[in-house]
Amino acid sequence: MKAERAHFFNFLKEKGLKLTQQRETILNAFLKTEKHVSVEDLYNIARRKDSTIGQATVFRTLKLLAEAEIASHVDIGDGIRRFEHRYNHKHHDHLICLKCHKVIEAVDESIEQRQEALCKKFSFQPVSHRLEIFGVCKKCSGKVKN
Amino acid sequence: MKAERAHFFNFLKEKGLKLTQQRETILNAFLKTEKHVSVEDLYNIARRKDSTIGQATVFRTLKLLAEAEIASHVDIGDGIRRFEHRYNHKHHDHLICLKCHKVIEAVDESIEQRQEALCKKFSFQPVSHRLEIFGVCKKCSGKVKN
DNA sequence: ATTGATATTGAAATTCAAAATCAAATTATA
DNA sequence: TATAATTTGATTTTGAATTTCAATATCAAT
Ligand SMILES: [Mn+2]
Ligand SMILES: [Mn+2]
Ligand SMILES: [Zn+2]
Ligand SMILES: [Zn+2]
Repeated sequence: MKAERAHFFNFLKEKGLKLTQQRETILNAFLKTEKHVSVEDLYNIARRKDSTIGQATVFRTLKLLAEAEIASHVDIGDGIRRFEHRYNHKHHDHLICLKCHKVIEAVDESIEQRQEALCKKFSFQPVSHRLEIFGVCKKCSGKVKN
Repeated sequence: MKAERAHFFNFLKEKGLKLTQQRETILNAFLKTEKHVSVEDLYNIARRKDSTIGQATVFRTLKLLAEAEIASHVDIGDGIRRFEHRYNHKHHDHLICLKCHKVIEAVDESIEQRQEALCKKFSFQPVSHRLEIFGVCKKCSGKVKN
């Protein structure tokens, strides 16, 4: 969490941008949570530290964090853009429960390797990818009803 | 294309819905294209057959086609919902060119199998999944500039 | 073929997250 | 501190997705 902060402060300086109280508050709030947060989620969290903070600033700061490669987008399939930690976090796929909306993070190296091979087959240069598996989690499938 | 039509007509009857000229026009337009079409795309295509057709009807019919499992959603990553053929079409993943927006359809059986294994590891019952790889296609990577 | 209950239609309005606007406030550097 | 540049938050705007509703079409039963 220290490294991310230093990285962001440096990113701002290099871009000729300013380090503001709001940006620091929002960064801290983001780093403190391990969830996949929407702009609104993070807005509500950050507001607890500084009630005068605006949604627009959270929106813009999250965008900056993505540019700085501290955050990245996640699409859980509900049409709302969410963000997760990226700095020093490995790539992973998501298993998303359709009932309780829990998100399991997982990686399978051989899936990753096979994707590389698949791209090669089409002379396609991969830049990024996303794999989301929708289904029912252990807890929810154990329930009798619903 | 004949089977899909029969299937849709049957779907409508079973649901107590009506077969209208608009629905037939829109279904035909959808079946005729092999592209990943947005509501607006299909609206523009269908309008050539019947200029009085409305966007809302295209939207609603596409929704019905998805329910009838004739169409399914595709997310190319540009925030616009698209649809593709589903009836008698196997599952596949997408390689999406960031430069020319070409979409390559591909499947790797061992990726699919590994996904199953990954789910098992978490006692997760998969219902559906999507894998999108973003990158640069052969044609675009061959170009000197841009 | 006519009826009539019910579903459907298209134009327009609404929703809602994402993005843009802008005057006032804050920051960085000298 | 003075200055120029950036940032802020309230507000507005955008645009795709979805809903509304009065007029129209469908279809099973006459
Ligand atoms: Mn994640
Ligand atoms: Mn496809
Ligand atoms: Zn669950
Ligand atoms: Zn290309």
